Amino acid sequence: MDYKQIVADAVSSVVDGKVSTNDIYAKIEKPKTSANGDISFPAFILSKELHKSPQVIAQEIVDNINGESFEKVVAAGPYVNFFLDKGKVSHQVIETVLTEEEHFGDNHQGEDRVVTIDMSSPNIAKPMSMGHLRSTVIGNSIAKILTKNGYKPIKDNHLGDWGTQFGKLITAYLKWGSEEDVKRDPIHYLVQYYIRFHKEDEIHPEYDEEAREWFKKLEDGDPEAVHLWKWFREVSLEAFNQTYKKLGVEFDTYNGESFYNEKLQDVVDTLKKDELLEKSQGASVVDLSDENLNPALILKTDGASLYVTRDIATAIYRDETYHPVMNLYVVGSEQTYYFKQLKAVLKKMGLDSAAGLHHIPFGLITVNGKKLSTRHGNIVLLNEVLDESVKMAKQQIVEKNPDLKDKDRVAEEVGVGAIVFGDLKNSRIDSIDFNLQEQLKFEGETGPYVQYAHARAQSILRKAKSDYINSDNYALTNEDAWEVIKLIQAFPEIVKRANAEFEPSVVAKYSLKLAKAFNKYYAHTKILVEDDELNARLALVKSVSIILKESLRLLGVKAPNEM
RNA sequence: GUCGCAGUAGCCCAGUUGGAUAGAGCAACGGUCUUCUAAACCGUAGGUCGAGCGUUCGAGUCGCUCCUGCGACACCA
Repeated sequence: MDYKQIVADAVSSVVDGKVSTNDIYAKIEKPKTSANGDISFPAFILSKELHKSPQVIAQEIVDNINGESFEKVVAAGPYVNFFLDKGKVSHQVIETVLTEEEHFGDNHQGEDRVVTIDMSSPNIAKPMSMGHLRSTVIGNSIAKILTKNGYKPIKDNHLGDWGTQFGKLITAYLKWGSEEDVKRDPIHYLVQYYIRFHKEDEIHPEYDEEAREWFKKLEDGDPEAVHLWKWFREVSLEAFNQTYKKLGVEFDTYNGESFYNEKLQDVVDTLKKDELLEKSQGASVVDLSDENLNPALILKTDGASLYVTRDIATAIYRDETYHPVMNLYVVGSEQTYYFKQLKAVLKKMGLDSAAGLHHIPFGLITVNGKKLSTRHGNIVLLNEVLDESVKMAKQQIVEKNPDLKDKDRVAEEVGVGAIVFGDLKNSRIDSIDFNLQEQLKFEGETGPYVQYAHARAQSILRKAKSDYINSDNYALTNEDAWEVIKLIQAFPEIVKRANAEFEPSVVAKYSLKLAKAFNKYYAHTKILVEDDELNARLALVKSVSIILKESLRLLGVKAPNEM
């Protein structure tokens, strides 16, 4: 039921067609405070057309309106404020949610079209840091939001499993490595070797030469090089998968850079054939001056390929394999310019994916204002943060709910939920100066706050004796309940907006608002009282619980029934 | 230097396509658990929305100029 449309029609009939219903509809807004009604119409825009002051017009609308759909309609200066019929609307909203359950808010805008999402993309032999968390959880949430909007997302973990760093790693391993150590704690030791390499090559520049040779061997299929590379890749993936399991994230494909390696020559050939490639300072570039961009470097002076080449191969492969309507890259904002170049090159090549390419940037994570760097050992390990948070959650559970069964599972859901929610709560583009203490807070605007509201709702439902599903009247008029109802009613719009903006924070912010409104209602109204409205109250609690759980699901956060 | 992003309460952030007195959370102070989980609720205090012009009936929101911070600017990804 579109109440804005009802208002637009009502206003339109009063102004006698001098302003179109669509124009009126577009101007209708939601007042910031409920004191000003549920929907309001600013009469300013009619002022010119009708040659009257907005105050007079507002009063005329009130005098002539057909107010049967509303509790009341009042003029407040230049505004006309509409108060909806709370009982009628609450009944209708709750009934819809209880019927559709977790599918409330689903839409078919995507028409089953495929969207590829390039996300997470950790580098082999390097630990996942908080930076990878962002790409992973943002991509994961966007995938869920896309699905709710009728799209078919394909989550592709574009692993960093190729490149000159493997020459360095092999060199370092052969110099200082130990097989047992790597088997015991692969990432930890591989990183140690990598860091040591970068320390020592400052004194021993010849190490760089060795590394180059090993990478060359790897490219040429030398058995020892390939064996080590495969091994590093395998143990790294195992370690990554443990983290992904904790986060509850799964991928459709793991086509890393090595996967596209053999397709690079085709890319270069195609570029040559299309006469897009030109020499510049010894390197091969695609000129993009007509797009007002710097040239894209395709091949280095020594003829070696670069990441653009691989990304072009990736785009071609995805076009051919999935025919996606959109091609998303969840990658840090520092690469914005690069993605403009990539898009421009794809466009010149006439590839389908050019139009649908969207870079989904997110802000940089720093520690004490400094950029993270594996090389310099300046990293915040994702696993450690998650473990710490789970530990903290466990502690709180032991304190606050000692009788809870399944403490460890719930601690996992709450602890991980806090970190994931904390990352998704703010606009993607905001940069974050990481602070562990800040991340481990479970009070106020946090994931656990929303989870807690859901758990309390569940708790009430467990204790309820009556069978509210049989109720045919969900009318509520209580003010606190009304705020909750209005938020529930807004959920489908939230789902659409989050999708249009590729912005999980829209859902996170919404879930906080709903949880807050519900907590307020819960604090002031006793639900389990035997009276005429009991069924309606329980139905509302059930609806809230459904929407909170669904909101958290869209963010990739679990909603335990008890905590 | 050029381009991009950002600047809202002590801190961290909301603020839909311009609309009514700029809102939360944290931190501070005070109150609420024999009653549906106090990870909660209620209250107090806290602001020249970076600065200045402009467009408009109306600007945190749009335009221009400037200031500050971060990022990017070909042989890393």
